Amino acid sequence: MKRNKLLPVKSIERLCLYRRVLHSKASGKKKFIFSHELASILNTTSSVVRRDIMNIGYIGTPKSGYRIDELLRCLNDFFNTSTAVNVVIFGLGNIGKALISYFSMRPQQFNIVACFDSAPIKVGSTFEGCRCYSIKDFSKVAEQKVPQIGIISTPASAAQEIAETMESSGIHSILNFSTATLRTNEETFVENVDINVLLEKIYYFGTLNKEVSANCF
Amino acid sequence: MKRNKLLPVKSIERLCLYRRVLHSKASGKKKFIFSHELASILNTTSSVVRRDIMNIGYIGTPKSGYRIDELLRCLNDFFNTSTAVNVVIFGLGNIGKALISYFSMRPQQFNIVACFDSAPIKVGSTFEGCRCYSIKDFSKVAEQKVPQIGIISTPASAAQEIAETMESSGIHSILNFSTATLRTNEETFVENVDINVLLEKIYYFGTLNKEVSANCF
DNA sequence: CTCTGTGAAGGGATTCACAGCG
DNA sequence: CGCTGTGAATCCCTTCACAGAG
Repeated sequence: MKRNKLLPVKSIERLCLYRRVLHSKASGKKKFIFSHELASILNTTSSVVRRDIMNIGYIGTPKSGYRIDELLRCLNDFFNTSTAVNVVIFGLGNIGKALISYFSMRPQQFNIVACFDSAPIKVGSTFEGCRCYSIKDFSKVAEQKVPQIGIISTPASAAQEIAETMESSGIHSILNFSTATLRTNEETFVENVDINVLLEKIYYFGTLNKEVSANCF
Repeated sequence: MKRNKLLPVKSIERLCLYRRVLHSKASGKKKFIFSHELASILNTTSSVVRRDIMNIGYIGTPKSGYRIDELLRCLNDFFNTSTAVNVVIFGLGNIGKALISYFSMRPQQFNIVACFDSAPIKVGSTFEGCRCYSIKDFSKVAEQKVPQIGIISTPASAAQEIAETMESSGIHSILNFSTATLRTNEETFVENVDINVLLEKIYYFGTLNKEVSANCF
C-alpha cells in the first residue's frame, strides 16, 4: 500500500461533509463562508478545515473566507461526481433493502443499478425499482450496467467469493457489511462496517471510560 | 477530549476482531495461537497483534504463542461483557428493522430492549419481539430498561434532540446513522455511520486512485 | 532455532503559530 | 484588525529490531 499523493482518509471524510454543508448553503444569500463557520457546523476546528481545503488546492480569500459556489464546484470536481456512480448490492436482506430504499429517493450521486441474491425466491423480483439477479449472472449484468462500487450485505460465508467476483469485473471499491475479513488485491479499497465492532467500540469509549469523547474536537 | 489511558480506537476495533476469531476457535482442539496466525486471519501484521495484546495486559508464552482460552477470557473481561448490553433504537425504518432482525438472532452480547418512533402507526407495535414506543415516552422506558447504548436511525432533523434526550438519561454511547452532526457532552462518544461518506470514500480510494489500498496491511 | 515483549524509530495527521493580505 | 495559507512542532499509531525465553 503506497498512499502516494492521496489525501488522508480522515480528510476525505471531512471533505464529503463540507460538500454537503456547502450544497445546502449554495442557494442561500450568503456568498462566502469562513473556515471557522464550517468548523463550527461540523464540530471541528478551523485549522482542520483550512488544511483540508488547502489539500484539494482551493484558495480562499483572506478577510472574506471561501466563495461557497467556487469551493463547492471544486469539491464536486475533486470527487468527480459529474455523473452518478453505479452501485451494485449483494444480498437483498434487510440492509440491502434499507440501502435501496434510501438511494431510490436520492439518485443524484449514487445509482443502485442492480442487486444480487442467491435465494431463488428473490431472483427475478424487483424491490423499489431495483431488479434482483442471481449471483451467477453477475458478470453478464456487470457488463451491461458497469458498476463502480459494490456493497456486500450477505452472510460472511458468501463474502469472499463475491469480493473476488467483483474484482474480476473491475470493481475496486467495496463496502463490506458482513463480518468476513476480505482478501483482495492491493488496488481494491475495502471499507468494513461491522455492527458488532461499532457497538463494542462506542460501548468501550462511552461507558467504560466516562472521561473521554471522540466527538468533540 | 483527553484520551487518558485509553487504547487507540484502531486497537479497540482490532481487539473486537481477535475476540471473534478466538471465540470461533475456542471449542477447537488447538489450545494456542500465534500472533502471526491471528494476523494472517485478519489481514494485519504480527507486530500489530502483539502490540494490541500487550495493550490489554495479556502475556503470552514465547514459542507456543497465546493460550486461546485465557486470551479470550482476558478480552471478555476487557470489554466487560459478562452480561448483555442494553441497546435502544430510534427510528423504526429500514435500518432500525435491519438491526433489530440482526440482533434478535444474536442476543448474547447486545440486547435491543426497545425502539422508538414518532409515527403513531408504529407506536405500540412489535417488530420481531421488539416493542416500539413513542419518543415522548423515552425517559419512562429508559428508567425501566436501563439502556447503555443508543442508535439513531431517524432522519437527520430529529437526531440532535434525540441525542440530547439520550444524554439526559445517562446514555453516553451513540451510534448515529443519520447525516446530522451531533453536538454532545464531552463524555459522550458518538460514532457516525454516514452511508454517503462511506461510498464517497471507497469510490475515491478505489476508483480515482488505482495504486492504493487500505485493506492490506 | 521460533516465538513474545517492548524500546526506539518512523510516518502521518493534527495543532500551533505566525507571515501576509485585504 | 479579521481572515487564510503554511512551515514547524506535536502527538499518536505503526513498524522495526532485537533482547529474552523456551
